[in-house]
Amino acid sequence: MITVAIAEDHQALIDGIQSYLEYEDDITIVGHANDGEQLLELVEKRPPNIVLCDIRMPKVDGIAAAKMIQNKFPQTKVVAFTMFDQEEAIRQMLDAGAVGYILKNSSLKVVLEAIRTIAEGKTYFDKKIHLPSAEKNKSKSVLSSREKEILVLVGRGRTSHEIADELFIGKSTVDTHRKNMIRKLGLSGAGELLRYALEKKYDF
Amino acid sequence: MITVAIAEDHQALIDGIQSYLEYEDDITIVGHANDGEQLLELVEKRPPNIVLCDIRMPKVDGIAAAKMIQNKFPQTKVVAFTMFDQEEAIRQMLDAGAVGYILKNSSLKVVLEAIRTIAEGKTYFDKKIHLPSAEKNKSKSVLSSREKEILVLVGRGRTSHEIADELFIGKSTVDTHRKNMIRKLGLSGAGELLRYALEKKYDF
DNA sequence: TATAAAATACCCATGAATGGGGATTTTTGA
DNA sequence: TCAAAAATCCCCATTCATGGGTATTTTATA
Repeated sequence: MITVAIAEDHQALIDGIQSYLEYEDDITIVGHANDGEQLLELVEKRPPNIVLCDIRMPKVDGIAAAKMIQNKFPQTKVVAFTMFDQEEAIRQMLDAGAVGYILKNSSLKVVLEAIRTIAEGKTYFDKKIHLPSAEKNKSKSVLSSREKEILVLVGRGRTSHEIADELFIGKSTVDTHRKNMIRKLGLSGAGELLRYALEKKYDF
Repeated sequence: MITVAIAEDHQALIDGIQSYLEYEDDITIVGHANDGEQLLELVEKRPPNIVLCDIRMPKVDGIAAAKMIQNKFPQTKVVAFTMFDQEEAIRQMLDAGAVGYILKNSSLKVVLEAIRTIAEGKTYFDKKIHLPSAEKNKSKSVLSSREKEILVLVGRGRTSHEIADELFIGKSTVDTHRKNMIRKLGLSGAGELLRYALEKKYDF
């Protein structure tokens, strides 16, 4: 018997999956969560064999949740179940410990197949995704972690002065980070960094 | 027999709904579409009693599709089935001719109930939504159509000068529109109009 | 027809971001 | 250990948006 938990903020989709898997003799849905926090509580209380996990969820996102599950419950396998097909999204979920990746625009037949494959100890990747190559798996983002940190604050509309105050650094340091990001990202012109920050959020 | 079509870009959700409704004797899913264009073709070929229709879809969005269906096939009832719970989204779908509105974070039981209620000639609204009041139904957006036009261009990163050239008006006219929008929207500070333009896209 | 809103346009000043350049210190990884 | 990257910080200049104000003409609607 394969026990499965589902983390997905759309209850309609959870109901649909449950309905679809209802008569599968080897699979039981043991719980579902509408946000990342609930998921962690659910897994803590009763670790399932497999977690089907969205990425964009309230409270704790799928990437963070997968990391925590991997750390505390290595026997529980996380499968990403998401609309995001970008390599970076895939990479981040894999880095977080996911052993599978399925797109929501695939049929539920794919979900069923994934569950069974992963229960055998294998990995499962939706044929529609482009798996990041192994070498690239080692590469880092073009932006440094400090830059990313500042980019988030830029996206929130903070001025350089406000960011400087918040991070206990000089305003000119913030401006330099901005300049470096603009150069690395090949942007140019007023507001383009802000636009990038906003459009790339969850765009991986 | 109630015939139902589903327009939803996530195939997994379509499969789930089909599975859920599979054994309902009075309901038949007669087709599904992964984008607004497909939906219109499907309805043209075989007008169902009810269309379950997402808002954010590729090619033709749910609002536009609902309008077209209402015009050509007034017997076919459109039900919004979406994550958007904002009044403006609801208003636009209602204006487009929808007779129902269901949130994806509700259970599929709600979908079933809605289908049956609407098939009887009534309307159905998810208890979780806040229905726009009738008076407000007449009111317009706080921004004028010209302002909205300029806001779209702001969101694309155009400078006031570029917008002026594009619309054959003076740069100072564009700046005045910017100023008026900022005032009307109660914004303040650098980049806030751009942030608004980007964050409000599909935020209704 | 009269009024209000919308569209058009301008002046001026300031703040913030961007874009050119420079530099030193600290951290990381081969 | 050493070299490169990252983090820190600065100077200067320009552009662009915002924010204060003004005004006239056109359009829409009661």
